[in-house]
Amino acid sequence: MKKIILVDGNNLLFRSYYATSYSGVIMRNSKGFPTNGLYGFINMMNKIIEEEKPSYILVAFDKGKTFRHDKYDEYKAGRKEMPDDLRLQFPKAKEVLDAMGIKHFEIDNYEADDIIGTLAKEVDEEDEFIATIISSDKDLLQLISDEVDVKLLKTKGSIRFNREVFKEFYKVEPINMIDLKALMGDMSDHIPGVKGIGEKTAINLLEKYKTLDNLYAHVDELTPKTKEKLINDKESAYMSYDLATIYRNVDIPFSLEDCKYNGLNRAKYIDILEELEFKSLLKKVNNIDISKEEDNDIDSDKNIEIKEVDVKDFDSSSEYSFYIEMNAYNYNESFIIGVSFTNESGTCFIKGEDIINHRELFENDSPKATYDVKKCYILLNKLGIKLNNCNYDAMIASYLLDYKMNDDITTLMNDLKVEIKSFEDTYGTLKRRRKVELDETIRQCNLKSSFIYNTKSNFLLKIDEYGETKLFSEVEMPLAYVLTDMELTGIRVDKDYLLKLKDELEVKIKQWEEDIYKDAGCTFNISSPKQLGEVLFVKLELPYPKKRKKDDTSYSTSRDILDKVSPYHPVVNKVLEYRMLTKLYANYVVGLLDKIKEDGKVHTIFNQCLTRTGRLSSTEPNLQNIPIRSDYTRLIRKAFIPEENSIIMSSDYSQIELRVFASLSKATNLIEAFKEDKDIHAKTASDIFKVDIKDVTKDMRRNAKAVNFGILYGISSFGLSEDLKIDVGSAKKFMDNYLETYPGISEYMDKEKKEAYKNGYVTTIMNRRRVIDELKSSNYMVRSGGERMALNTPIQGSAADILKKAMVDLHREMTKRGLKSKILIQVHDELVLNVYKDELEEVKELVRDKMENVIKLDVPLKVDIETGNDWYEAK
DNA sequence: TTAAGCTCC
DNA sequence: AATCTGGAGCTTAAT
Repeated sequence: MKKIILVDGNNLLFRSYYATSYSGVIMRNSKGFPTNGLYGFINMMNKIIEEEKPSYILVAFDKGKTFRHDKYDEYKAGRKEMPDDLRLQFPKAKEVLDAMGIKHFEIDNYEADDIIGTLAKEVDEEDEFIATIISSDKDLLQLISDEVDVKLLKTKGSIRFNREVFKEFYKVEPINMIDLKALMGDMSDHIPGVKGIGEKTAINLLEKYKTLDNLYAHVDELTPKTKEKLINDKESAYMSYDLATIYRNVDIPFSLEDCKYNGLNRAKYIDILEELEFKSLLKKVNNIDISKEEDNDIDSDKNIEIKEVDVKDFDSSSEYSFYIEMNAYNYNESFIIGVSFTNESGTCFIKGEDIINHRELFENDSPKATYDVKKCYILLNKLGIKLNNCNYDAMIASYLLDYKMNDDITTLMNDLKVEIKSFEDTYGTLKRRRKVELDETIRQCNLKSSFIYNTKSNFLLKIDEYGETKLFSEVEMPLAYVLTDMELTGIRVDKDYLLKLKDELEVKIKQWEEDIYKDAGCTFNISSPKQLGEVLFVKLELPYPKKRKKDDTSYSTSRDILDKVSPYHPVVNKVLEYRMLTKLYANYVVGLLDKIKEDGKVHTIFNQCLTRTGRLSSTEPNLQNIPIRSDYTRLIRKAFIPEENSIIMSSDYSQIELRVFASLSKATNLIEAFKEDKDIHAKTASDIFKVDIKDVTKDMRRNAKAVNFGILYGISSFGLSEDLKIDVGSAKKFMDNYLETYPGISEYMDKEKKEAYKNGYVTTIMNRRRVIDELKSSNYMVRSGGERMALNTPIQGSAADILKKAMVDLHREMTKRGLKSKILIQVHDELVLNVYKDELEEVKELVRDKMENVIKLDVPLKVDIETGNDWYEAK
């Protein structure tokens, strides 16, 4: 049996072009010729050759502007014109294929689909060949048969579809892909389909009725809604059917046999790579030349050699890495699948159930390295094991190096060119776990552990080079333990109080609901922005206060829009009230109740390595967005209560970002203002409006406050005018006035931006680094967004550094003194603690001392400390 | 799964 | 010509 690979060339080049030009920047060679699409294209072709080892291969391209479906030309014309930068790369792609010895073909008036379809048909009809089609276009799945399968390219990896796989996905025969598309449409291909029918519905319908014709023949059996949709769009459905059907009778002037793959012409290939200046690809060609033989069989994990040893032969007296493979991170529902350990003595693996017999490997004094140390602390803690002297976390390290990473180590490994399947690809999703052979688990776990061990010294070197060694060793690493303690401690929640609030809210919501229906004169789903928009702006004819984009049929019903139209109808404010109550109900009452564990507490998860600025984030539940601003919603804070004999203490930095900004910008007037320790917004108002601080009106203070915040975020005069509801001219005057009053700020901002452009990144006071690729964009919007990040990140990030360090200092001292009181929550500039009454004065003083003296700035740091019998009172 | 909307600093 | 404030998480509707 001969196998032929049929590649959708247009699709491949398109994908690689758009995959690498999202930021608006296009890779070019030194002559300015665009090369970004070609780079991915060539890599992809090489990969195909390597993986499929084809003896026959053909790449098909589109040709000509006329399409076979003349009567639907206007639809096809709706497709965007190809950018010049992309079009230019097509001829080169064909040259590359010639050099690689790969046949390619195009013919007037047909698309690549049609050519592939025709050849696939040929394969079906003769006996010698089988075929694999390669594309990311699902449309081609209709060509699947017993002799033809499709390798569907995804953003990450690919799926190989044969008849069985297809049926599993779509419940119908491959040929019915056409019927499917006729119903669900395809936005990317300008196939309209039937409005209101998506993939799910389409599959359901076809599972029963198989074809479009048969479906319409039985349209009366359907639910009225579906029936209506189908009848309304019948014409569109049949047109879509035609559009989705691949033409399979192109005149092709060669045979399958003519597509023989002959291997590349090295000289020609190298010539082109040199012209395009693809250095890494050139290197590969040359390397293959030298080390082809021995390199072949350790392909997938070529960067890492693993020497497997038995656990009893593992030398635990010197430093080592370990990696724990576990199923999940929920407080209750997690378990360990297995652990690998690595150092010079080799790599060993132990199964989850054997861990307790090897607890020594976690508890001894040897320095240890892992990935996501907080997770390890918590999981091991559940087994009664105390992880000791783990002073290196590759997750934190890669976070500080601003690598592409997340909580799954495989993201980082893949990014550093180690091939490994993601956790989900191997073990499935939380809902749908997949059985994995122990051998596979061991292999992957070993690889991960080895990766941590092998990269450690390089990561640390780089961290040092970035000046982040202190941040790493003295802030982030110890902080991971502080966060562990906080998560394990949890915070008590008054369940009865929440249940009472729940009942109360249910009644109130019902009342508002009825009231709103009465006002509106109809019932509808108030929570549906779409329906609400219809009611307000169509039925009640309220004036829509915003310009509407062309062919935009929807109305925004966001807060600011509703505020603007509230004078026109009493129902508007009721809707806002309703929203507030349902939000409180769903998100903070029911949502919180769901998260209370058997111990009567919620145990949030703090993500230490997520935000681009260095802040923490909090999930399950998010305790960093508990309401406070409105009098009613903040009552939710009464549900957060202390332990016995304790009180809740809240300590928050006063104006930390503005203080950091004053210090970073060295704006002397602003620094003075803070040194005088006055109400900073009032002081600012007095400075810009040149009146005595006693004579500052509420309005002046509000304006000054808005400017102060605007400065931190990089707001424009347009944004400020929106915020203050004044015209752009006055807003600009405010800003100018501000910048004049505080000399140094303008210069600081200019300098900061210039540095960011020069370096490609910005840093905080502790040298935390954020790379800002947006600055390289040719798109004005994206670029100015980058500038705002460049201005804001040092401020937000430095403030984050400061509180993180304070947490470490405070926690260390509390532990040292053996205090029972605990830090519970961090909210960016605030710490919430459970403080035992007999420790109140001591803790209060300690908190103030550690927070205010954590670092020396040009302005003093100041905290406000409040206490109470719940979180509401402590504010 | 995504978009809209709302919560926080 | 269009846009216009940095950083997060969660729920609902709708597909």
